[in-house]
Amino acid sequence: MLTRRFFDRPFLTVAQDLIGCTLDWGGCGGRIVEVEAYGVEGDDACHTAHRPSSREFVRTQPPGTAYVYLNYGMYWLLNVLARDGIILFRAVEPVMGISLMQQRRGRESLRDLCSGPGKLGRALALEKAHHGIDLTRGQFQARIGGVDIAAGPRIGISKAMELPWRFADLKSPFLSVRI
DNA sequence: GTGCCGATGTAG
DNA sequence: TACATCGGCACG
Repeated sequence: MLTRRFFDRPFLTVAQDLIGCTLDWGGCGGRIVEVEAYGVEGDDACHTAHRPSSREFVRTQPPGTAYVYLNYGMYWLLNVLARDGIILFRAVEPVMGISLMQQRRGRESLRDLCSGPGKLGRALALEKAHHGIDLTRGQFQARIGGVDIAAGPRIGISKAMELPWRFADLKSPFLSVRI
């Protein structure tokens, strides 16, 4: 189980170490294959750069806390706080609770279930109430075995595009976009 | 495969 | 007004 100590480290380290770990969201989820890292300081693409409410949240909440918000008015995105950054979960290889996730997504294809942050939120039935919950209560299991991690530019942003802070399992067929 | 576009809520 | 998106459609 990933503890608060795991998340209370430099955010780029936490982000890469999350690849290959398991996410268990009430019996649904699987293997984390893609994340993005956002820096609380000096990252113009991070919410904290332009949103006072976000700065207040990261200032008052401990590492390992869920940071959940509504994107484009229709998709809840799952993030977790690290010591000095926010990690966005972008893709998971479905392993558990598959039939329920298929039902929530209205799709059968495993490759289409959680291959994007919006899809993942839908598959997990993520909602506003999850913002601020403690994610160090068994939702994450440590990586077993090795993984080849690739880094690349973050997806869908218009600022700080030069930062290669998207991390993914190079060999996974369950990514939102090939790296 | 590529590209366009509408749906949809809200912080600032 | 700008989004840390997605699915459906047209086109080739």
